[in-house]
Amino acid sequence: MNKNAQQLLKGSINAVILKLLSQTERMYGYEICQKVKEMTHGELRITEGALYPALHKLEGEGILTTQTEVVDGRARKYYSIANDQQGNAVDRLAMIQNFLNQLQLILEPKDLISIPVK
Amino acid sequence: MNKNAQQLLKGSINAVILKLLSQTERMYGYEICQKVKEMTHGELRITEGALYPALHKLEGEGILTTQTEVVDGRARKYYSIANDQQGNAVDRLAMIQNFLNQLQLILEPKDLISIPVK
DNA sequence: ATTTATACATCCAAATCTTATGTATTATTT
DNA sequence: AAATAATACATAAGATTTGGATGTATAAAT
Repeated sequence: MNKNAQQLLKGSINAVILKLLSQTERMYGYEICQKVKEMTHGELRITEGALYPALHKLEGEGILTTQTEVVDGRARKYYSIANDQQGNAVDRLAMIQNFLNQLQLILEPKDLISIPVK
Repeated sequence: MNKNAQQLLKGSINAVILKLLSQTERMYGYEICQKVKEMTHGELRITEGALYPALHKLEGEGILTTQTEVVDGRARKYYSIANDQQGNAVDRLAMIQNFLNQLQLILEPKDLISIPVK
């Protein structure tokens, strides 16, 4: 993986967290790291030094709630979107996606036809 | 413009600069600001406090060269991609675009069919 | 005459990221 | 059996980046 791609991740970690949690109910930190690696075939990596502070911040803001469990002798901290924050999370995501679309407008000025998967 | 979209710009200013200069030969700072506003219908803004340091840095790295001219009594500093750095700039851009595509893979997992504009 | 637009630039504070480091348990390899 | 890798959390230091404020200066518009 190249370094610059990593650098670029700035600002988008929250988007990734919210997106994944909006479709998976609950996940733990390590799981999020792995999922991102897997989904991007290893081309994108969220470092733990960036992820955990981001998770803690979202928790502190009340967007995420946590449940800690012990699985196979190891502690796991599951994060999920707080019940009363679903709408909030959706709004944040929409905002971020809009931003990325605007950016694409500049970087890749093609006609993009999106066909929803079912 | 909402605040969060601004925040997200982190890391992508260089991409915007390189992209615009790769297709316009030369531009000056203020022009870049206006162009971005225009292309995104006012939804994305590059602030001068972010743009000028970024331009200076790219110049310092030898990626960009400048010519200063006085137009209508006002100084203008034109930036262009250095002749021997065209390839470099293309590589940087490709890297950034790849990153964004990976991010889209997570954020908007749709089938995207791109049809180049002619 | 005053405000807005053009055009440059810098500084500071806040936010974010990378890298490194640390703890601890379980699984795998040697 | 011992060492390494994987799992899973977390924090701290330092670097980079950005937003917002501020500043200079000229031309155009009100």
